[in-house]
Amino acid sequence: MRADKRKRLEARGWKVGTVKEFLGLTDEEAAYIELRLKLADGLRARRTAKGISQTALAKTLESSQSRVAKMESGDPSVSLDLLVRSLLALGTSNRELARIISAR
Amino acid sequence: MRADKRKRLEARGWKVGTVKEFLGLTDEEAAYIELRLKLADGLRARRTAKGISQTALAKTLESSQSRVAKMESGDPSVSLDLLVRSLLALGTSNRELARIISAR
DNA sequence: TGCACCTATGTCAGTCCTGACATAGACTCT
DNA sequence: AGAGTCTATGTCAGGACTGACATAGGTGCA
Repeated sequence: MRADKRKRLEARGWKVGTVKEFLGLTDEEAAYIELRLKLADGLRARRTAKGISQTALAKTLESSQSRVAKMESGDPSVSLDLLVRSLLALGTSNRELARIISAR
Repeated sequence: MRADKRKRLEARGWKVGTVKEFLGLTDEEAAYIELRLKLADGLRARRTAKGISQTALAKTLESSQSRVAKMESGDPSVSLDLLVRSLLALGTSNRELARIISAR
């Protein structure tokens, strides 16, 4: 298990704002990780709200179920690029995207 | 010159909202490209506002001047990941990031 | 129980992105 | 003119990400 994955797992479950001090992260790193987690959570929320499975979403994304699962779990092996493109593919507007990002 | 680069160049100069019909883009593709351009413009705006050169920014990013130039020009060879991380490195808050994304 | 569906996690070859480097044009001084 | 600074653009080896696949655990239902 890689270090950044451990960080991710540890980061989950901690309130936003306390992650940074607990782990040895710079401000940007912390902000970046928190951003990823927000997008990951937003993706799952949108998918389940639409009532479709990871497999179905993967099909429209021309990706695979396993990658969707990794996306939603905040796995460090998925890029912000893919997260955002997935959200857009689910019909997320810029305004909604902004809301996800600036959420507490 | 590659196709997506041509698209980018053509996209620049066109008002948001008219890009899609002109080129043969799906809704998500158009939204994705527009998002990239917003971030690229936001990055340049923030850097110049701080009065630092591309070279100086590259140093804090542990990247290179050429990559910063590509970032700001919206070159398709740079990822959304790098764009966002650069903005964060410039001290952009989530709220400001959201504003950049949802800007018209 | 057996079956179907959903999700999580690991692995891997191929593709994409990265920093570094080279080079060129524009601008400002002296 | 020449030197220094800033930016744009092309190239490339190496590292990061990708889709695909395998596999396992969970849940619901006949």
